Amino acid sequence: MPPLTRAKIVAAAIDLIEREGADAISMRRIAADLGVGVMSLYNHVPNKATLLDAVAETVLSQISFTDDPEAEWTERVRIQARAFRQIAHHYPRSTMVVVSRQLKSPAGLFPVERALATLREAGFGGEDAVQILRTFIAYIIGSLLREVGVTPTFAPVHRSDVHLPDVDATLFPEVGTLAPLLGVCDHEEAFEYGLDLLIRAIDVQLRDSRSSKGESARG
Amino acid sequence: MPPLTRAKIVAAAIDLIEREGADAISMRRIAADLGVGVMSLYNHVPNKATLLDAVAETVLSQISFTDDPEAEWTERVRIQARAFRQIAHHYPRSTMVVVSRQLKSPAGLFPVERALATLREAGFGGEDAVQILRTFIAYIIGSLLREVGVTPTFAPVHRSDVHLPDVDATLFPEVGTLAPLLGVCDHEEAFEYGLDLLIRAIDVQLRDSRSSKGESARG
DNA sequence: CCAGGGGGACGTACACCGTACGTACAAGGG
DNA sequence: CCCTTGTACGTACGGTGTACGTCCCCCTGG
Repeated sequence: MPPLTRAKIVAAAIDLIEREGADAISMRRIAADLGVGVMSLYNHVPNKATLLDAVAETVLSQISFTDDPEAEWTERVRIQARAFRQIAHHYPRSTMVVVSRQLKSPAGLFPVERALATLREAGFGGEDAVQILRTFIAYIIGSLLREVGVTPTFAPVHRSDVHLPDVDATLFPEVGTLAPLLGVCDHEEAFEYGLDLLIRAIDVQLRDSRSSKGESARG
Repeated sequence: MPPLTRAKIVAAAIDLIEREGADAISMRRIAADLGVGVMSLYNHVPNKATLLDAVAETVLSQISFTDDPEAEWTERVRIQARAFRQIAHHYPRSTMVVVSRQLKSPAGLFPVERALATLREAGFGGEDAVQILRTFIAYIIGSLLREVGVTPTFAPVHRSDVHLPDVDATLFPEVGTLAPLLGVCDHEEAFEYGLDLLIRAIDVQLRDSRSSKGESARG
């Protein structure tokens, strides 16, 4: 019999989540999928919670960051942000477990280091860099949840053509008018829209801070 | 014996969630808190899932939107966004269940209608209004999750002074340098930072679109 | 006033969950 | 050789959601 491994268990867990959803996951199911006794899992994993932590870490560590030091800094943060969105594509059902548990392993620190470095190199102060990073993280997480379909988008993510039209047009005139737009959502387009908004915002903020510095230096 | 009510059950559920966390919730606990048999609950609620839906709807419907039609539109969207952040304050533990299930009741449509109306009045086109709304929702949801402490903030939300300092300063120079900033997080400040960023961004976008329209009209 | 019926409260029962505990067996060191 | 160590495993306990059957109270028709 091939030996059981923590990695195999985590892989089976991810596989199960992607096949049947995060709710369907249980130690018994994982063991059954591996053709193994339930309690054998506990020789490699202390409990279910840390197994899910491992799932989150594994998924997160598989996102690929390609950084081009030659590129404009705005483009670099854009690329880094997009990298996170990959999660929702490669592991849609697992995204929720990634998001729903704060992990403490250094796996999550690499992206942070990279993002902060990019922002500092662009010229942002430490405080701004941290706040901007938090803003982007919040936006990305929220977008991930929308894409996975778990978030109250207020515009149902799927097959909404049945639900939207039946709203009272006198109570909700805007919703009624914009129903065709609310009913469909190209996640890529939506993500890029907000991402571009944020990037342009910090771009002008950087220019403003530079020019005000220049003024005070001149004054 | 006072009659059991759906509203009482929902209230007890919210109370339990806030006292002991979303994981601790179970039909048996709720029944016990109400001094009632477990199965009595099912006379008023079809199952646990729809009970949690009702919890989400109740919490969401309690956020108070105060809209001042006299105010600048930028201030109005700011206030509407802040209203959502109230959830994390009034019902911190329940926020996760609100976020984690997309609700279909009209309770969630009122804020959407209000937001879209504000944006349309400001001068945005329908498509932009919808995309902007989605961007703000994503940001707000992400911020909510950070505030509740469930999100991988990459900067642990609580008592991080133990964890942050022990990162390898040569591997993570930026994280090491900015550790004091990453270690603490004033959620209000962080939320306002990103919110201001987004609002300024859509403000300049609106001006740009207006001036380009003016140009094309002139040209 | 009484009979009947309907609805709510309840207890039991089942399938499933996470996991603590005790056992059996294979591999390596004295 | 024995003995230790580590892994696989079965059993068992307390928990979960909920389907089902029973009981009782109250409300209505006669």
